[in-house]
Amino acid sequence: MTTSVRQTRPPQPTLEMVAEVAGVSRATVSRVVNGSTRVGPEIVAAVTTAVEELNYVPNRAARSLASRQTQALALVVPEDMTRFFGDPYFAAVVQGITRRLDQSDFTLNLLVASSDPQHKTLRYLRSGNVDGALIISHHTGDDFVAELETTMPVVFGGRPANADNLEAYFVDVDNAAGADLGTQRLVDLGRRRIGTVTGSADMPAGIDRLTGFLRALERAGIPTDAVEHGDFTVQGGAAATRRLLERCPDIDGLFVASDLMGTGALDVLREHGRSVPGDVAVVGFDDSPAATRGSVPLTTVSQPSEEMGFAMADVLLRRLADDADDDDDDDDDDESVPHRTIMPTRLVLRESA
Amino acid sequence: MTTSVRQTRPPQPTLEMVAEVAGVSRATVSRVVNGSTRVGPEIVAAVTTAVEELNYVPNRAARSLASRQTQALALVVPEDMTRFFGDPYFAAVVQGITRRLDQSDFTLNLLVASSDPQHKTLRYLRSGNVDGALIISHHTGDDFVAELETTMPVVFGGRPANADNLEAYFVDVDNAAGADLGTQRLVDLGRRRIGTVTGSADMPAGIDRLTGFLRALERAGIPTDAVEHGDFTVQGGAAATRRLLERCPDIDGLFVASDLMGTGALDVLREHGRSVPGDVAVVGFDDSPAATRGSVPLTTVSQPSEEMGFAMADVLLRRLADDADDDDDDDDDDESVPHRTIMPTRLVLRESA
DNA sequence: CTGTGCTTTGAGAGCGCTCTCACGAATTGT
DNA sequence: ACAATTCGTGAGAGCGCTCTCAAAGCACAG
Repeated sequence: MTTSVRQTRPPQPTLEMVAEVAGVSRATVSRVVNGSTRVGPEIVAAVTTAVEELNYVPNRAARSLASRQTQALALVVPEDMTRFFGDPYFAAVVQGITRRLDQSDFTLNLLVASSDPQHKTLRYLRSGNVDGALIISHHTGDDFVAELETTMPVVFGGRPANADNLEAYFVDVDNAAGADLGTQRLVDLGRRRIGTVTGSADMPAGIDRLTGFLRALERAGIPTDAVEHGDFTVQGGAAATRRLLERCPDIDGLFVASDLMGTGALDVLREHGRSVPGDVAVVGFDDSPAATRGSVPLTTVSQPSEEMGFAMADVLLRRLADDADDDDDDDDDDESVPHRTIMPTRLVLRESA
Repeated sequence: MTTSVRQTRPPQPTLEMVAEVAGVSRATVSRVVNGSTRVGPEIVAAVTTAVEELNYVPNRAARSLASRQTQALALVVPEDMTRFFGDPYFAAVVQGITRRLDQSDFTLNLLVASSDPQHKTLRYLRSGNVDGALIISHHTGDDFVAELETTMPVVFGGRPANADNLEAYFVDVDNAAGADLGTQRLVDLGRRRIGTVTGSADMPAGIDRLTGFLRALERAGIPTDAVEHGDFTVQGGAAATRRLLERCPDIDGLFVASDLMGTGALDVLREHGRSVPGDVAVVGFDDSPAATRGSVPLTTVSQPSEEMGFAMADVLLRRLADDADDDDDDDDDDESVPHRTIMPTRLVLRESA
């Protein structure tokens, strides 16, 4: 019985100790632990027994120092904590990433880089804590990204804002096709006076969705003047809808670039005495929980957030694997990992259109 | 202009390189980088210049190997991803932890240990990735905790399930007192047929809140049979409320062990045509954003989730600091870090009761 | 019996850092 | 004045692991 207040924790077993117990060399234990095939079966057995007996777990720091890799990835989210936790989109993406990572032995480090001075995040990443980074919800102002890219492989979720960056790897949803799809639904419904509330004009997702909307209308030979800009918030969506209704009181179809804005639009429509989908059919985008929270369940363009997360992790892992192979033969071998991965969208029919 | 497909990343500068540029020894650079005061001012300047010139960032793995500590903590959440992201409680706790950590130079590793074989998580922790662990939402079945505690300092958020563990450090809210407070509100309102939807029976928070509820009812001389078990989810709360209504259609007061379940209860109550607080007064627990999201703003027992996170990190950091000091003088110095930290609750009056 | 080629194993050199120790210089006491 | 102490600095030994390289073992051909 120890009366000492603070019991010293037993030191973790080391490779050396395992080697001694198994009666082999350190190198051999390392081979067994790392699953090398070129080791005699009875030696494998002896080592395995020793490992279990000592309850040995390799030390990450040592391994990482020697092998110059960490088996860890970072997910960087330049967003504040509240926003991050509040948005189901992030939950889905993280879920997808971990699903992919569970198949490997990489681990994930979540970096919600909110208010905190981003230099701290950058420092963390640069100190060799991870082999690569995943970046989502990246805003135009986030310049630390450029520096990060010189340090390690990076994969974006969503097309990066600076268009000049053709070297960037990213996974995105086909926003234009999705918007086209959603708009086409309105056309198919026989609507002929169709407007849109766009997303932020300075974000790729906002721009691309407008592009898709215009494409669908032009194809149908419908005038494309009923466009009002929103900003991906409920309030912004409501205001844009109000302006639209004033300018084009006769609209009978409305494509809103996000479900969140869609709920704002729904409120304004009802406030103006328009029935949905009777007077005005409405299509949203995202298929977020917000879609079903409003007065009328929104028909919406669904994007595969979970799959996006999975794909992001997959692309990064493949880049990492490629880098590892290309030790000697660095000639023009065929590019195996695509720079851009575009995910499909699909229409989810509910009541609003 | 390089046509090579894959540009090799420049190697990170090392201490050695900085030493050479500054014209001093490796040891001295280390001293400057780690802020030792016992270095001549002009040497500090020379080193600082060299560090900036080379854009040097210390390598974590090497530092951690040599110093035998990582400057990182883990937050272990034995819960699935959906649950974790869905509950604002976790967001608040994480926020509190990071607020404390921002004052130190520790970093946080989030381990949402859901479905994933917990051995992977345990392995990760045991491979020396972190100096200590924070555990929240810990269920009775989670036995890996015992093993973890032999490896590193652990601090719990919420009283740990196994009561025999008197050595455990934890931060908890006074759940029983809070539940008592909330239930008393219903009594004060003149309600005489009061029921409850409990939390998970395998979690101390669930148990303690039930205890407080029962205590308040017994004190008021009210029967304590209207108890239904929930599981801290919206669906579970709704189901429990439905059962309760069926069994005791005459209840006029309801204490729900979490706001999330409270919103579920509110829905069911409305669906059964009961007005709140008219027919049934409802009191929740947590004071989470969910409290104001339902049809009726919930009167609720507020617990300082963010403060709890802060306190947890604080306790762990202090334990770590203590361990570091106790190299030589290990005599019976007074216990500076308390094993248990109990935070107060308070009642927040809104419309539901 | 020697030579060739293959496979299995061990020895040992780092990976980038911290930390102890020793040494010379500067400071103080007597 | 010289011994004693302090202070700033560098040398060097690891931390626990990986990985290259060479040695040892073995098979088979000549």
